[in-house]
Amino acid sequence: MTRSPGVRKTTAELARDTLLSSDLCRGLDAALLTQLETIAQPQIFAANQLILRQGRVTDAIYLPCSGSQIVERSAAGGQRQVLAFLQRGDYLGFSTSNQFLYSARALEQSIVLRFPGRDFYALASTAPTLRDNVGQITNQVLARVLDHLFAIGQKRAHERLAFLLWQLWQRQAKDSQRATLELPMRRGDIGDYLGLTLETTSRAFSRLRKDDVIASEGRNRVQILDTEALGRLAEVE
Amino acid sequence: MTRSPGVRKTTAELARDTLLSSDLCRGLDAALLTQLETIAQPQIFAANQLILRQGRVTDAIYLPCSGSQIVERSAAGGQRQVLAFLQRGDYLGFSTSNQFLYSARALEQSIVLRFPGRDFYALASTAPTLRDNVGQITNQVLARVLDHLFAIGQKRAHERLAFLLWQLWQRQAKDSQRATLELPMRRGDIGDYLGLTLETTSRAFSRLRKDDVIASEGRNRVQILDTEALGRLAEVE
DNA sequence: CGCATGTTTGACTGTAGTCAAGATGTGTGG
DNA sequence: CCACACATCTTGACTACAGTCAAACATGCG
Repeated sequence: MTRSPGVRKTTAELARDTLLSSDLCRGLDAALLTQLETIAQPQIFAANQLILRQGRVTDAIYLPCSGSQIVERSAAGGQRQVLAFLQRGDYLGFSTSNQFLYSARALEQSIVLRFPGRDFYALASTAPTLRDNVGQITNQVLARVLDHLFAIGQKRAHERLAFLLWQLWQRQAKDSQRATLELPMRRGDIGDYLGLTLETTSRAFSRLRKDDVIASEGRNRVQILDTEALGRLAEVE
Repeated sequence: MTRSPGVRKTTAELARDTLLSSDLCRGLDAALLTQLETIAQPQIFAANQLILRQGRVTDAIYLPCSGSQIVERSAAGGQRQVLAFLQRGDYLGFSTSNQFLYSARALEQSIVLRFPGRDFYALASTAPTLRDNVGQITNQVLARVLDHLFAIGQKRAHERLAFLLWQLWQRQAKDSQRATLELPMRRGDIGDYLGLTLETTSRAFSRLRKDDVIASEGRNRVQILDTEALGRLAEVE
């Protein structure tokens, strides 16, 4: 969210930068990049606004450019499994099913690039490199879901939370040397991501605080004090 | 497992039949099918034998043709998450990571078709349809893992078991009108698939028996008595 | 400031895990 | 073919972790 002071990118600029540095565009030639930019539709979603709805026909894929988003699956019984927390550079909507298998919602105001499915796949059918990149991305998603499955199936409450914080840290702050994480989601969202109730999630936060693994700065920010301990709890290889 | 009496297929015949009727070969022309058959290596694994090992470099993909297999991920702490139970027509090994993210083992004696990665991807690079099929399969795998994640994250013990039995029934017996399932895996394997201990898994079986949802015939066979109840517990949409 | 929303904590309950014994299959050799 | 030994599964008793219900505590907003 914070940006260098004085420099304010336009939506179009931000979207363009995100697209060009994304895995989707790795190795693509200039002509193809231009075509991709042509079919891309920058969209702004307000906090809590639905980006795509579970069960609807798959009509597009999305590339988040700013803000943060949540991907979730709901069942008739009212249960909800949060499948992912997304941010700039993640992907959304790739599927060969003709219905979306999940919903996606903006957690904060977000800029998202939308690629109409028809246009995108038409383009991909002429460009093997683009198609390869889609395959790569799908495999990355699969790898992440397998990690997630392992965490939920085998770990205890505070270890599951450590797993999530580790994931977010890898993504958000690792390169920037900072050990402070933004958590735009609520405790209930985290609980539904980890297969826990919001109360148990809160207790897991308290436990990590007590053990000096993290420190809280307000509700939506945590500082990682002991990276090694966090990694041990998360049991990342 | 049971086959028409008197007719005994050779390994090569069985492998060929499985390959030709697989999603992998959907829409491929005759020349390509021949090439695929040329690079395919039929292999026989004894019960409990390792097919591929977690952490090894990805050198091949596999197509199970008979028997049943288990896919699992192990962590340093000794925990194990079973990721899938495979059988004829499933897939194994697709990945863009250069290491296998899991191990696979034969549960019973199994015939498996092996496609060396180098040969397979060389072939795929010249055949868009084959490449499309790989993408489709990866997406199917992803969809299954998302179901699995939901079950482990949100369901109670006996509901998780119902989910697995439902999955196996869909795959094994639905079309053949029979409601009898073979369970070649042990209770501990099922537990590690569902994120439960083997004792809790056993109690979940007992509960489904008590509620007349299933009946057991020996240790490795169950009969589904109440399909509707099973589906309700599994909460499949 | 006061209310609404979200989080933390407490007390209690319930579900699943642990440890241990007994039952049930399964395979082998006498 | 039976008896025995071993694997695996089931059940019981107890424990521990997470869920539920409820109250108190923050935080942010009009």
